[in-house]
Amino acid sequence: MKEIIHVAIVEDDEEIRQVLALIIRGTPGYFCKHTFVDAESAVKELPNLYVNVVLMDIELPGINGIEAIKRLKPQLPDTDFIMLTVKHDDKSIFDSLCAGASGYLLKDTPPSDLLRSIEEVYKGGSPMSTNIARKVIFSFHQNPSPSPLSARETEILQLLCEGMNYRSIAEKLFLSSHTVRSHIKNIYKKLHVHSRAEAVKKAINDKLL
Amino acid sequence: MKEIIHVAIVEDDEEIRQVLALIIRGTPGYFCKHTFVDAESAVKELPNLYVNVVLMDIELPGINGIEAIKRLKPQLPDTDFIMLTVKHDDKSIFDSLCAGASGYLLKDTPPSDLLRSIEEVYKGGSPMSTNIARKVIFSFHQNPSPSPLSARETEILQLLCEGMNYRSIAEKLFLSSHTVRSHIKNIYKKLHVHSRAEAVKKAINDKLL
DNA sequence: GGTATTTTACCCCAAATGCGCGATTGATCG
DNA sequence: CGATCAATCGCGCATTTGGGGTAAAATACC
Repeated sequence: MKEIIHVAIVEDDEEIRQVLALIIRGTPGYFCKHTFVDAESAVKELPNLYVNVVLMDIELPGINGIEAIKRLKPQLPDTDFIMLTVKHDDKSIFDSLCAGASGYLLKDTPPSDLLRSIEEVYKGGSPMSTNIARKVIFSFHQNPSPSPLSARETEILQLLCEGMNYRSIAEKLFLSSHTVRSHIKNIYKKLHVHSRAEAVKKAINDKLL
Repeated sequence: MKEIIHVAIVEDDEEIRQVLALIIRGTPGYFCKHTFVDAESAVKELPNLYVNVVLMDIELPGINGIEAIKRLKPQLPDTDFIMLTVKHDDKSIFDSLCAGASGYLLKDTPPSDLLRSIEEVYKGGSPMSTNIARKVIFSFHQNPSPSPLSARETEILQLLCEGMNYRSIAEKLFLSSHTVRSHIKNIYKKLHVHSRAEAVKKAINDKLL
């Protein structure tokens, strides 16, 4: 049996909103009772409604779609949000995903794909426009930025990141604490930092951990 | 005009390899000259061949597919690797992506989808099985783990992560260094850490930055 | 075989850090 | 109105850290 998917739309452009609603309402298996012209009203009302999938624009008057998801998702963990926007800059994409969006489509997505995406997200998938998917995947690729550190130094940096002090590291590696200090001094030099805090930050952000 | 996509296969199972090759060879626009039964031979020979897309199994005799990509990708930045595997655990997925894979398909992917995915990745997309996409997207969702820190403490933690010391922070925020110390002591208590290094690590890993 | 680089080790010292203990002011809350 | 908590400021002290050197082995590299 095929359940009906309840869809809501948050979109300020009158025409787009109407068209989207028409497409969804005109397709068997889909249901679109609620549409919103801004994030405020959506944030206020959605928690009281039963909706499976929300199509969310980003650029909205007042608070934007990303902020709206940030507020709604914690209250509606079982509702899936699909961004439907013209924005395809990295910040919009990753901020949306971090906020809790489960999909990201560009507004040039043809209606058939849109409907398929709604079904897909409802079934536990994560529809994305191809270019978006590539950006997401690429964010994982760690450029092999050749570490300037030697194996031993890397090892010690790891322990440094664990919050260990000279003495603990020395004991763990069966070294003199003097040696550990030497290594750490070299690490600082090579990473151009002057404290544990900076070293830890650089270690985590840049590379190996 | 439609270019021909050169595909290579790395797969130890005789039958699967043959079937994949047949599918690709039997489709106009696709070309499959090279197949490999293990990662070693692929790592050795691929750099000397012209290949657009590589279908890579993970479980292979000797070194695995993830390790193979790690070694090949730096030499072949313009070649796209698609994982084609039965493994769908988080570690396999994320390790693959980090190693440089541009797509991730499960072996139950039907031939038509596989062919489409090859074309998609060649055109700059990132094909993924729906469940895989969801896991990838979910990895971005930051649980709103309510920060136990006050606004001021958060502010100071930020500066701490920049590598600033008490005095610098104090000057920047027009505070007494004693005050800064107090805040930091509270931060440590709340985060259950005992040093800057641990605090920085927790701050970056857990949440706000 | 000679030259880096890595790894090991040590010294001195000023500054920074972590910790314990206390205190005042506001704001928030029940 | 009392209680709690955040934010501010303070002191003392033992320990850790970072920066300045130096140098001998071991290893790698050419």
